This record gives sequence, C-alpha cells and structure tokens, in this order.
Amino acid sequence: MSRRSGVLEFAVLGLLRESPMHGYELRKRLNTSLGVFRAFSYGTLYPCLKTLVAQGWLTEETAPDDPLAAPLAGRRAKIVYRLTSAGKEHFEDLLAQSGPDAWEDEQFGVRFAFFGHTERDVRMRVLEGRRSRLEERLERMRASLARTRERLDDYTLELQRHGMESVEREVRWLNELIETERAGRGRAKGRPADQGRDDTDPTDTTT
Amino acid sequence: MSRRSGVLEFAVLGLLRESPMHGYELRKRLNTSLGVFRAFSYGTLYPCLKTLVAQGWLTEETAPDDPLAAPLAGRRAKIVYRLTSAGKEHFEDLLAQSGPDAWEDEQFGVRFAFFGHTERDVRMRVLEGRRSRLEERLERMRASLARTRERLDDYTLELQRHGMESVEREVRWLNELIETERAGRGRAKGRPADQGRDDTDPTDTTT
DNA sequence: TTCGTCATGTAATGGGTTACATGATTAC
DNA sequence: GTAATCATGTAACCCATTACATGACGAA
Repeated sequence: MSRRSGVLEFAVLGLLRESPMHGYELRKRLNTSLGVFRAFSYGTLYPCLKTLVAQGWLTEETAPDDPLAAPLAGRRAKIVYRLTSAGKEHFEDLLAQSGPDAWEDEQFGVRFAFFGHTERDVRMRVLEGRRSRLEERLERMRASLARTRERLDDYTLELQRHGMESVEREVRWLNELIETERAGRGRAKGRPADQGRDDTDPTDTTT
Repeated sequence: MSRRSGVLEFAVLGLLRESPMHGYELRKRLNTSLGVFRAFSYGTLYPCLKTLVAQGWLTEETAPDDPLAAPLAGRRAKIVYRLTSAGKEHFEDLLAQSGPDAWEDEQFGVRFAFFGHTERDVRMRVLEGRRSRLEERLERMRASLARTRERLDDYTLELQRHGMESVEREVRWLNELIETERAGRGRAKGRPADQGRDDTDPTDTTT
C-alpha cells in the first residue's frame, strides 16, 4: 500500500525536479547520473511512482499516439511523470532535513548527490553527522579488535584491517569536504576537494 | 519455511565448526570476530538456526539447570548448537565452491573470513573472480562517467570520483593478496599483505 | 520477420527488521 | 528490589527482487 522507500522517493523527486521523465528513463538515470548507487528494479520503481502520484507529488501525463507530444527523447513516451508544486515543496522539506537518517549508509549517498540544491548549513550538518557516525563505528571496531586480536587468524585479521582502513579513508574524505565547505568554496562551482586530480588517470592514490 | 540466507548460513556453520555455541553468543561473534559485516537480528538468527537443525546440520543440546553442564562461558547456557558431521560435510562443500556467488558483495566478505579453512586454489579463484567483477564495475562506471560528465554538477561528480577510487582501492588490495597467495606465503601463517603496519596504532588517520 | 531495445506492469517470493512477549541471572 | 544483561522466541511488516506477462518500435 505505502511503498515508502526513502532513498528511492528522494531520488525520484530529485531527478524529476530537473525535468519530467517516464519510468524507464528514470531508472537509467538512477544507474548513471546517480549511478554509484544500487539500481532499483522496475518491480520497485513503478509501484513507487504510483504511490507518489497518489500522494499528489507527481502527475501522470499520458502521451498516447502523438509523436509531437514527445519531443524530449525523440521517441515514443508513454507515461511522463511531472513534479507538482506540492511535490516540489515536499522535496525542499526533505532537502532541509539534517537528522540522523541523512547520516546512515543508505541515505547519505543520495543526500550528497543533491547537495547542489541543499543549503550550506544543512550540508555541513550532514557531513559532520556522517563523520561522527563513522568515527563511532571506527572506535567500536578498534575496541572489538583489541579484545579479540589474539584469537583471530591472519585472514580475519586482514579483513578487519582493510575494513577499518576503508572507514578511515572515508573519514579523511569527509574532512576534506568539510574543510572545503568551511572555506566557502563549496557552493556550486569550484569542485570540492580539488587537488589537481585527473579522473582519467588515478595513479598514486594511496600508499 | 526455508529461510536460506546464504551468508548467515555460511557464517553460522563456520563459527560452530570451531566450537558449539548458543544463539546469543553466536550473534555477538557475528559482530566482533566476523564483525566487519552486518549484524543480524535475533528475528533472523533464531529461525535460521531452527532450519539448520531441521536440515540435520546442527543439533540442539539443552542444558537446563545444571551449572556443571555449561563450563564454556561460566554462566547459564540454554540451547547449545553443535555442528553435526553432516553439517561439517556441508560446510566443506560450501568452502570448496568458487563460483560467481562467492564474488558478490554480500558473499565475498564471509568467504574471505573463512579463507583459513579454504584450499589454496579455491582462494585464488575467489580472489581473481572478485577482482574481475570489480574491474567490470569500474569500466561501467568510467564509461557512464565519460558519457555524462558535462551534465553533472560538482557534488555528483565528486561522489562518482570517490566511489570509483574506492573500487580501485579494493582492486589494489586484491592484487596484493593474489600476489601474496601466488608467492606461497598465504597459507595460515605469514599474514598476507604485510607491509610493516601496526594494528594497534593506526595514527595519521585524519589529515 | 525476427531480434534488440523501449516501455509498463503484477504476483510470488525472499530476506530481513521492528516491536513485542517472556523470563532467568548477575550486580548494585 | 531493581536495573542491566543474558537468553529465546514470534508476528507483523518492509523493502526489494525475480519471474512473468504484455506489447510497441526500429533495424537487420
């Protein structure tokens, strides 16, 4: 009945904010533009769209046989979903939230992806919340490791070490982002954490 | 009815292989010894244990009131689960599998955690399978990024860059592990990928 | 005309959590 | 005696996938 996913709802509203789309295209965007995340199946997406329409946040616009009615993709478009003003408002509300939900693993990615539409103080709170969440996790891992280190074999140990390093690395990343935001270079232009990297050649990254 | 989780089943069998335990302790172990992974709730664990008993892989041993019957933890032990020989056999079968399932995100972690009980050629196949899986993913990310780079804002771009770097980092980690295995230092002693790190003092974490 | 992609959906199932219910044991 | 932790379980729900069903369009 409800089908309230959180991440999916947020991502759909955010993507439709920019331009109306039909379900099939929406799903592709979830894999590419926002593509670092999981790809939702149609069995998830379409029912979700239905409920968003029922909530009054989207409208369905059917473009049945008229080829002139679908100039967007150049091809047939069956059901185009458009964000209503109520939906826009709701999305703004979601964007303004900076509570614990935004720090969780599943939510944080989408939240970050729409930072371009997010107020700066909210961005700061989300980043800092995320960081302290990860630092707590790190401390728990360290404590647990200290207690059980002797009883673990090499592979288990290596796995834990690598896991902790991954978290530590994300903390460092967040630190850079927070610093950039603090310096005021994080609005919309001037890519955050720019250190002369080249996306096509990511050598010498760690070590 | 079935409640066949894959990861949980594998982890439970593997943990019980070392010593019999009751459910509560089993769950703690899943968070600590194997703790890099998700923590399963009791609502998942107990039904799972029931089905494993029904399969004949575990036996329930109730130690009702006798304090002498529970020398393991020094305290009351209600239902102790013990691996049967059939269960042991089944676990060995699972350990020997090196198919695509073992390369997926959810399975790989547990598989790696039990590498100490895994044959060397199986370890190699799993590691290499995992690596090529990640390299495919990386290529898809690169292709998608090349197609959509111009249309993306700074934050989305930064998110993708960080995501790709994470995957690249894991590939490098796998490369080290594979090299170590190949050199023959990966059996049980001689910790893999040892580069003079010290687990107890992971300073230089932040900046 | 057949194949690949576009496009939309539904029913069954899977895998897991939350909230709840219960009660024993230990420590204070 | 009361709070925390140990210990076991169940029912209701949640989120999402899989498999299936349907069909239109474009290109070979």
